[in-house]
Amino acid sequence: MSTISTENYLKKIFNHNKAFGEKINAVKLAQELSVSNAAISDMAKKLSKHGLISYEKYKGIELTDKGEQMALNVIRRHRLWELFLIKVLDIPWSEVHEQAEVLEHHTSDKLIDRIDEFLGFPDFDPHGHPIPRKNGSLPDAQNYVTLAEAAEGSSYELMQVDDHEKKLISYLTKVGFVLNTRFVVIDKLDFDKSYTIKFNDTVLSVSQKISESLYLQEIIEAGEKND
Amino acid sequence: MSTISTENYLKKIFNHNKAFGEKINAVKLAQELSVSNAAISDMAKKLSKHGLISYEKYKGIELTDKGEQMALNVIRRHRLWELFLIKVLDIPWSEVHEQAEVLEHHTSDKLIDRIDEFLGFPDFDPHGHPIPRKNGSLPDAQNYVTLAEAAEGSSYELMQVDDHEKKLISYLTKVGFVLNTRFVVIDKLDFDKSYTIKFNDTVLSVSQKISESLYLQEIIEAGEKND
DNA sequence: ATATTTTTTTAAGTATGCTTGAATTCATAA
DNA sequence: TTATGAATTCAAGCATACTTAAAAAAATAT
Ligand SMILES: [Mn+2]
Ligand SMILES: [Mn+2]
Ligand SMILES: [Mn+2]
Ligand SMILES: [Mn+2]
Repeated sequence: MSTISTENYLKKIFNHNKAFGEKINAVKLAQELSVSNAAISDMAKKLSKHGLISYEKYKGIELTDKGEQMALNVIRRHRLWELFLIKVLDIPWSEVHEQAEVLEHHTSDKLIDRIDEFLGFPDFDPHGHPIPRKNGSLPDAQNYVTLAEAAEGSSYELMQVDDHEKKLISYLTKVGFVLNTRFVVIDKLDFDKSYTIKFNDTVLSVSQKISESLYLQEIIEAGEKND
Repeated sequence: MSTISTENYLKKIFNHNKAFGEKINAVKLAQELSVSNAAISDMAKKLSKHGLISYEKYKGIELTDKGEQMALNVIRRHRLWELFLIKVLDIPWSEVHEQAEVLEHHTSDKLIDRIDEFLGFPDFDPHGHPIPRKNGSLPDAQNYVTLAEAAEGSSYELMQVDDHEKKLISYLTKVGFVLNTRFVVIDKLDFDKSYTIKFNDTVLSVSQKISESLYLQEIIEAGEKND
């Protein structure tokens, strides 16, 4: 009971729960996976039978412990591949996600552990997401804020970007706004809720839409009070 | 029309033709792929329809140019992965084949070309097999002899080993008889057709069965006549 | 030439994972 | 409380890739 499809279902269920703190609705899951509601109905039955999810209809779908372990394993393979592809093979930042989306389903434990070791047991992937460890634990990710919530005049570091936004990541690469870049919020335009930020010698205008996909950590200068 | 199954069919058809210089018989193909004759019948129809093979019944199956290009591509991916896994990730010699058997079907052109470049556009895989180039051409492999055909007293270099013989390769690794090892044939025992060979400081007895899986190139010492 | 054996194909069935459209079940708003 | 709409499931069908058993076709042996 570990096929490409089931692995993708488990991953989506897990990620939704992680992002929103609640079980995912069957209709939502169908939309997210681009399949029909009937397909969800079918698959939910299979996953339940195998003890991977618990599903109360009209309530939502949740992973069991067993299902969560499987999901974490897929995510581990995904994120380790992403990091390996960009670090070792120099695959562009914007492309690693879609390559990993395939490889995550075709990698033995032995191979992924070698990749993990080769990379020095990293904690974060190229988009700033935590990489589940072999034992299933997750490095803690801070509570980031999005640029849309940032304060004028403050300094931030870019900590995380949505990995599935290929076009956005191409753009960020092009303008040099990569992960771990430190910048200052120069201006927040009320008119269109866009931001003007400055990093290195670049001044960049960031639309509201983009600002919602950039996850930041505020940089507290030495000597400044935090609170 | 490029699924895991079809890729495996094409590969087998190609390899048989390469090894024996003749089209493969449908029954033989069934045995090689561990499927029923009925499955071959089905698949042969599909592959023919897509112009990948030409099949005259009771005569045998042959790749078309298009089919051969596809086969070469799969083999390219397979052999590049093998080399990458052993060189970069230090996966044991005896295990790279089975890992590559999976990855060969899940690797984009972009990724395999990066791997090729990373390895410096190599000509041979870890078992001494030629790696098809991006353009479909094959580096020439010499006409090797097997140890079973070797002459007492002569010197040879181990040039190629059957990649699917996992146990054999484990054994060769254990005793240190790896690819490109140079050795002398000390003795050939008529009794069981076994060989005694010497390389570095090791004297090894090689059974007849093993001797047939080791492909060699004779080493002509400087000053010796060839013929 | 005929019989036997081998090769090949057909037919029906299984499993996964989808689809669409029609039923059904449930939640909720009037 | 009942009507409406949303969520869910059922039924039938499709595609891939297999299986076994039986039938058919061709090759080979006598
Ligand atoms: Mn990703
Ligand atoms: Mn996936
Ligand atoms: Mn191989
Ligand atoms: Mn394969």
